[in-house]
Amino acid sequence: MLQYLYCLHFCNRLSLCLFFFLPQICTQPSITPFSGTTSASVAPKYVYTPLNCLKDGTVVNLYGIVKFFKPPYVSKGTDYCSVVTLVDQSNVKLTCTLFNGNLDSLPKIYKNGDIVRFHRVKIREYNGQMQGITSAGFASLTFDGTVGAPVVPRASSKVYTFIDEEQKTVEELRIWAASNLSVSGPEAKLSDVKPMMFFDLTCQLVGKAKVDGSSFLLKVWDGTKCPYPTWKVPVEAKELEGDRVLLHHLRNLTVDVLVYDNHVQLAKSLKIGSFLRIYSIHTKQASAKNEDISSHIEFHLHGGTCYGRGIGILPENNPDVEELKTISILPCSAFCVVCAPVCLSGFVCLHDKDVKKENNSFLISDLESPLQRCQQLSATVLTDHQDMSNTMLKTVLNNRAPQQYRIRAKLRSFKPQKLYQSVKLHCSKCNTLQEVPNGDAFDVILQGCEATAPNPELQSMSWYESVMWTTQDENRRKITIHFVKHYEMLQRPENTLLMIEGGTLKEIWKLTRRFKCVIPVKSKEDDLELLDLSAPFLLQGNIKYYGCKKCSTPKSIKNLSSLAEKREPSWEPTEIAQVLGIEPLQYVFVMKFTLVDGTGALNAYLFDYEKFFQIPASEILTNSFLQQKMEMTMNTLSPPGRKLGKKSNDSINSHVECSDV
DNA sequence: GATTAGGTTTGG
Repeated sequence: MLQYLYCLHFCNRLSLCLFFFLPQICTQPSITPFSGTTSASVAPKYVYTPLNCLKDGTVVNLYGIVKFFKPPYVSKGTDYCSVVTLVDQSNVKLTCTLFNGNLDSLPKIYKNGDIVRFHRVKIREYNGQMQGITSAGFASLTFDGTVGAPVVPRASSKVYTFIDEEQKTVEELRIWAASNLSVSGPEAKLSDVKPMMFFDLTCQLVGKAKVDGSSFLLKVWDGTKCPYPTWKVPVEAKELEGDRVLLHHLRNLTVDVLVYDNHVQLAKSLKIGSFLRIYSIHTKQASAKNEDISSHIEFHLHGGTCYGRGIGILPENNPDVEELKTISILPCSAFCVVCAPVCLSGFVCLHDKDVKKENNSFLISDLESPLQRCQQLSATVLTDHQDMSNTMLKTVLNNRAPQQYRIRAKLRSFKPQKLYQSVKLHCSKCNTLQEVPNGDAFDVILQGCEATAPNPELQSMSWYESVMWTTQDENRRKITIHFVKHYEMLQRPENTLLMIEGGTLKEIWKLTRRFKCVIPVKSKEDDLELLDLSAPFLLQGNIKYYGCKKCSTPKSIKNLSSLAEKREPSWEPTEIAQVLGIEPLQYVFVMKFTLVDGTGALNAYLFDYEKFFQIPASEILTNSFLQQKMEMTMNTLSPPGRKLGKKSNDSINSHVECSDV
């Protein structure tokens, strides 16, 4: 529980009242932090030793900036090993050699410049220099070293203490590092590689294959294209793991990285689709033995761990991963590559779709199940329909439907002009479309709930643990949070589903930043229940999930416990909807395009969940970056001089709902 | 219960 409340605290201090509430909870003796003593009121005050004051044979606690590190690798003994060199304001360096049999217990360092807090490091003298080494109970926290970034620890243990004062320590180290250290790493994108270099690559794993006993192949991609021809490592087809369709689509974008020796074991264990940082990859120009064969670039991760050579697994919420995901779904190339600037060949080429004739109009629908995002990479997809020749609109109009065409036309106009109006909610059961409720409507429903007092008898049941408090402002609101447990234990916040009673819109959004799922509920006599279905039944990340009022038959909230009992609850919105008896509504783009090519005018209706703009419709209302992308796409498609009226008023940016909360 | 590695690249 303590951990949860700290997390709430990290989540930008949910509210002052919750902040004040924190010490009260900490005094409950049953909740004992592993690293602390019996209660937070007498929490141990950890003392941190500056790096210039270390003495041989002592065990100390340290703070430092990562100057160098080797991501955890399999040692020749029984453990994983990670070597980390720290520096602090004293400008003294300390190299620590850390061992643990459990990968997760080593610091989660992703780049130089990260800030770490080590507890219980043993100091020894080695070769005339101080050296740090793991001692019993070693624990670490790692923080992003970027000035101004949220101070959110990546912990190596489930329970830890982190007090307000320490946030300041982290911020001070960040500021000191910013002006005193240059930690620019050798990062590069595939689009920037040169024939002879060592660099760190942040990428996604698309395929992998055994090559021989001492080497292993990773097929990776980082959303950009290497400007040189790259080598393809020959492997037996049966050894290649990964989605065949995806591997084929991305065949000109993925690069083959051959990893050797000590890296093979880790490489084998990597999951397809995971995000990686491969440290100190070596690019090598293949010697052109035969002049007929143009030389290509090879990517090697040599054996050994010099210069931090190795492979790190990045979590989905890593900022560089977030960036990678965004870059990878840039839509523009789909429209520009083949027939820029205003040709719509991408329009038809991008999807295999049914074209139905209705009153001289064509419905362009995309009702396939959503594909993995990386599968939507645009540039390669266009090649798939090159066997189809273009058809004039006159011919399309005169022919019977349904038929598939590839057309080349200008976009004369489109509706709606206010792009945010193109986002609707669709029920696939009753096939109705409805407007996305705005945030105010949700707020009104939440305010309506304030009158319903939380029922004390519904607190802390077998499958959830509850905390309740009263706000300190004049409203004296009662807020209750029910944390759903997993095997009678609380999970990490990022995996936790919680239910909230009495929170405001703002408080709920803040919780969604830190916790996996938030379900607004209210107390009934003998059970908690969902709010009116005009409100979202679930919030996850930036997305509000709504249910169809007509097709849903809400079931008891207790059914959530069946999902919590799964080995690893995934908390998929569709599963949650199912157990709660909700028919989920899907976000969809609905637009009308009028296309002309000199032989006729054709209305084409777009009905698309995410493929056309390569943007999920569910994310567009809360992500200003994606909104800009969508606008750029429409600007590309729409002829110059006929753009969307006055930009700031008409554009989708005017409909930012909660991205800044 | 000790050991692992102890920063500094390039081969396949």
